[in-house]
Amino acid sequence: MRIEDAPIRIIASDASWIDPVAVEQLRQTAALEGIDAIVGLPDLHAGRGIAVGAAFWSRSHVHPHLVGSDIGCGMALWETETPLRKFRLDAADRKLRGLEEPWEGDHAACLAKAGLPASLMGDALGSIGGGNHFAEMLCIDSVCDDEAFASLGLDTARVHLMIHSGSRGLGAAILDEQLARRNVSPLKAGDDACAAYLARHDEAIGWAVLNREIIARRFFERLGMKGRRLLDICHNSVTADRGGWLHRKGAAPADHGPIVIPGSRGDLTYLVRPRPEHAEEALQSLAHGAGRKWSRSEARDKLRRRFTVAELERTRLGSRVICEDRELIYEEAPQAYKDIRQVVADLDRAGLITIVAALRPLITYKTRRA
DNA sequence: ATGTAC
Repeated sequence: MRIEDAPIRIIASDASWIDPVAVEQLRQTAALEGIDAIVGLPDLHAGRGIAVGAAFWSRSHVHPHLVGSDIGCGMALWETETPLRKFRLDAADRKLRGLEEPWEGDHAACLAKAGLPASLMGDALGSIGGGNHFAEMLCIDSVCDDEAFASLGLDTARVHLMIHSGSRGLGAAILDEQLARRNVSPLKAGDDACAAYLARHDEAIGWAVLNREIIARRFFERLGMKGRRLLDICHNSVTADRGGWLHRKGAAPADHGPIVIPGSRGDLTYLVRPRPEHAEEALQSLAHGAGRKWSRSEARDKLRRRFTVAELERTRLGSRVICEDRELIYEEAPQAYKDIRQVVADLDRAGLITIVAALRPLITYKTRRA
């Protein structure tokens, strides 16, 4: 008996370029045991074996490697009390440093308060990490839905803070344990081994949420600011869904209230409200960002010839990028990413979102460490 | 992605 592969739906208009490598990766995962439905979002791009920007639903199994190593990675947004007219870019640039270095605070107390075991201690709590992670100050560029904006209690004059970070070494260790024990073979829902993984997974989620909270606190301390958290969403996770298990690999949830869909570091970020009507067709998932257009090595090769580091430290929107790692600033340049407008337009056209507002970057912090 | 493997 041949068991049919899971159906794959890709939500993207003809105007959106989707890497055939990423589509082939989805086909490979469609043939895995117990995978029943797959959705690719418009930011779909090739990953290391598993496509990023996708959701995988199974009625019977949990696949830790579909979640990946950065369990709990996500985006959080704060509204600060600071009006844009009082925000000084040069001063912020001078004061922001050290967010990639270990946090000197009371890790054990923070973990306990978050209901997490002290055994999850590690130097990384409160630090941004590498890759595409960042902390960014933004202002409101435009409001697209006045009613939705007002209902969130937002103020167009205020500066906002967005954090993209995850569970650092913790999530990686949890996936490594699984791979060492049973390679990529799936866990059968209900088995003790599955419950054990899910318990570890949930701890990594909690750790990642706490990590973003502490990074924001450190950021605010540096700048003498205060803020309230508006949202925190994970785009790498596996959760119980419609009697089965929903794996999100670089996919934002459509069932956790408003979300942010960030562009590249030189582009707008969109605050959107998920629409429930067609959410199930997209496995309750949305794009988590612009998505890569070029691989890291392609970006380095192409952009080193065209731009100096100094040029990439200023963006076309007038914002600044603090990234003293000169390899990373090329890898993460806006040119290496797809057009966020197209990604958001595709979700809008599919009836999956209402665009609430666009946010414009002021300063993006990645690392001071060369 | 990563208290990274080469």
